[in-house]
Amino acid sequence: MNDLEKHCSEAGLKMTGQRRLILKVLSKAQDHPSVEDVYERVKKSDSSIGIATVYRTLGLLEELGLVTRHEFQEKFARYEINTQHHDHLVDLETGEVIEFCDDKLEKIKKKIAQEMGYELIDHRLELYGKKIKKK
Amino acid sequence: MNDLEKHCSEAGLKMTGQRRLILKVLSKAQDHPSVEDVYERVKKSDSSIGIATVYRTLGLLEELGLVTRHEFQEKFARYEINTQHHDHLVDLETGEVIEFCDDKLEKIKKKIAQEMGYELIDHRLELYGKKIKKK
DNA sequence: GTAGCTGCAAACTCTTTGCAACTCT
DNA sequence: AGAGTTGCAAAGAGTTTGCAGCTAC
Repeated sequence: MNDLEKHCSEAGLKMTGQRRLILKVLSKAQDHPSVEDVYERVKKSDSSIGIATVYRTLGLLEELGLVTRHEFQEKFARYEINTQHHDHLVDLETGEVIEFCDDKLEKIKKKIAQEMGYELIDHRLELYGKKIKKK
Repeated sequence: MNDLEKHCSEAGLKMTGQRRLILKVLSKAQDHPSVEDVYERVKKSDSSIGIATVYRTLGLLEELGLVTRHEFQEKFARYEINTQHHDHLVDLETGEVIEFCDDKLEKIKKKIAQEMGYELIDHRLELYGKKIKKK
């Protein structure tokens, strides 16, 4: 039983085959898959899984803080396994999502919140850009 | 005819009563109203307006760059009239949205995008926090 | 054994669209 | 007059839920 599975188990979730598969798909994912993406990938190993199970499981994983739900200006959700905090740059031409992290940025965010009298609980920064073509 | 109306008119939109009312509601709004909010407010002056008209008009206004559509981790859209760029802090306890702007932050965003080889077209930063209680 | 989990289908929410009637310009 | 706009109702997308059967513990 791997770390993710252990975490779920300890939180009181039963480790069913479907959940194991969903966790596996998520931890293997190099992108930020949508619910539909996760569903399609899991179906390769278990063609009888229902999409409702995927929705329910992703919801539970988010509650446990194991994954983060994004909505990059789309009308559907994307998920990613939580690692360390990072922000996202979205390539407007390809839809590709690139992760980055900048310390200075993190500090400024925290400071701004504090100056406004708030404790920063969460935050998200998304940059949208086009690749600069080199000649 | 006010500035907003003029802008629409020049873009080829017919200035109907419904559109005038929607623009009025938006420019008066101190918050970031949802489509439903706009609909309800407009209905006070024109009870026969359809919500499809509100959706269509907000869509057009966004295309014209007059308003910005947000989705603050909710499953519906909110709109605001475009003024100068600013970011948002969302009060997790009340749902209140506070606008702010920080020059240093803007510069860092641009720089980060460039360093990754991107021209920054758009970006959005949302801070989520809780009010710090003073004793 | 039983509380929790599953797939299915139906329901729900937010948004978009086809259409005939209407209205700005 | 004519293209654009409207309200309505129906359709669409994404997501959630009720339920009867199934499964991990």
